[in-house]
Amino acid sequence: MHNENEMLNFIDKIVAKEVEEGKVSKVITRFPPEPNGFLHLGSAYAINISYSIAKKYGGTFNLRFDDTNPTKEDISFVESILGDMDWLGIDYGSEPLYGSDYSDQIFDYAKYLVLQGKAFMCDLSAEQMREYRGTLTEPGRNSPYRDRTIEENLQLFMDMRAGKFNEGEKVLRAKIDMANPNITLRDPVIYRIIQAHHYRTEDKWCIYPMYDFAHPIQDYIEGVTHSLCSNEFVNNRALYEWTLNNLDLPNTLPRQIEFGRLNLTGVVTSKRYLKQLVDSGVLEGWDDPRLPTLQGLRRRGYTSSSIFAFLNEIGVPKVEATVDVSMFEHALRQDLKADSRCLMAVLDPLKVVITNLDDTEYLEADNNQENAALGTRKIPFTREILIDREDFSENPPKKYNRLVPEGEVRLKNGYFIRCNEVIKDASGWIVELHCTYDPETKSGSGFTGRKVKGTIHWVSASLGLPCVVRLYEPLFTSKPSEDDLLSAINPNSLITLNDAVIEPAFRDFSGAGDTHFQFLRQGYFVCDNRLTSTDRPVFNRIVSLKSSYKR
RNA sequence: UGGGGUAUAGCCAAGUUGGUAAGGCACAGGACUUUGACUCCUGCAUUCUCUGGUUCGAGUCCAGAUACCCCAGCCA
Repeated sequence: MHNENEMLNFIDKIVAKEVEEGKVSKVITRFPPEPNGFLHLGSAYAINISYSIAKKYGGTFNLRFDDTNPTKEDISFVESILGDMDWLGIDYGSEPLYGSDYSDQIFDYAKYLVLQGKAFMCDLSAEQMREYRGTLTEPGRNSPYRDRTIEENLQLFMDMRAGKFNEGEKVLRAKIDMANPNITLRDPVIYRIIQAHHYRTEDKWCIYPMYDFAHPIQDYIEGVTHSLCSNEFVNNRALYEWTLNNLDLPNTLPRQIEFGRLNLTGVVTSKRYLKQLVDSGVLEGWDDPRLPTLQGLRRRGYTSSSIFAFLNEIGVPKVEATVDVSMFEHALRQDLKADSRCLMAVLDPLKVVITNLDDTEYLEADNNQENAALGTRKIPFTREILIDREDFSENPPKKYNRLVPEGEVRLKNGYFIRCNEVIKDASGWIVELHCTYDPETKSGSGFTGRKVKGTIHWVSASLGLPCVVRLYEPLFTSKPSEDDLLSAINPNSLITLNDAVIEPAFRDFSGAGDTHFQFLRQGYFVCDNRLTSTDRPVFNRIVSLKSSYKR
């Protein structure tokens, strides 16, 4: 592992230099989600970039809801986002901030622009404006309303603010340059009329600032020094700076720096796609464990610490990067292995009768071989036990280290057992195995008499707890496109095993608050807090264990 | 010849004022093993999108070319 000082990402380098040169004294960054959707992995990525910079330089990090469009935003999203921030463990000061709280100031700045002759009221319809805007290769044309007097513009703007016009009838535009090759600068709209109830300002306003105008002002008001956002805003930077530079602001201006988007192989994070998926009903909602929403990841059992470990490992790209999910899975295993208790659970049970055992014996087992602090537990060894069907084979392939007819394996934490008889039903289906155990070979006894090819996990048939285990695979079998999003869905993205059984010690750990476990030889699992009932736990597989076994 | 951004292994990603390609993931071998896990070894770019040039020496400098991404919402 590298240490942070060696792995300065490009943004860190810029900030380090500015701090060193004394250009900024206190670093302030921010995360400005629009409360119109749920946070997802990409959000965590953006949060981490700004948050870690602020933390590293002893600065502060603001959470600011960018709520300048009442038609899309809702209080339920701010609540959900607040919950996610909490889960991530992000310190954003005592209170979240709201862009809408600066409405008066933003309005005043717009008025200032009008007074300076740098903004004008335009009557062009949206469609006309598009025509006047030009194209990527052709310059635009000036609006016929561009030369209104300052007085007229001011009057009209006040009238607009007073609600004298209908939606779409008029807008306030910055007067910049219709021929600028950067379309963002072609007299952009900075205020428009929206007759809608705002969840915070309620009905105080009927006009709302556009992102490009509001954002730099919001940053400035908060004293943000580094406004970090994704690459899609590079073109907007020119307008961000134009706005700041034309407002005659006394204090240090914030600087916008863009970073590349994060993609994960097989994972879709765009809001539109996620909505389409959830609306289709093929998932269980926004917190479906297959979704990269923070709620989904949490339910899936992903820990926030593993998310940050992963995020810090991939760095900050300048261009869009597609990281292999295996890197994320690696971070997950690393994070989970040290403090998860390791239990035994059988997913696809095959009954085994230990013919020479009559009395139940309680065996002792480490909860985590590498972390003695996690203690030990007792495991009941009974006459009838359950093993996983795939741990027995009548026609074993080469290098099969499990149970075979007349073969011997060790029961983890128990004894060697030998398979003497395979019982089948009329159709040839294996119903149960008859085995004998060797008392000499007890776990921890130091028995060295003979070797066994492998060790398998097992659970008492009579004392094990029935449970449901949900296995997950990538949501998509192929890279989904916009129109065949649903057809690309992996039919095996969720496999539910209803006959699984887990050792009884689970109850004690669960009762003590444990949620994440390793199921020996199988992977890491989390107790699903939505589906688990008092009489039957439901587990989600977080991630499987690595395996060098090749079938 | 719209403008802008970016190019280092299968995937991320370091690479100081030019000095002879870090690290991680994945993968492949091997050691260890009462989890086919973990851990530990070993291997994995004669080459940095390409082509020229400058230089004793270029991933780093210069010139040209190519590829990919972003922008034409009164969304953010």
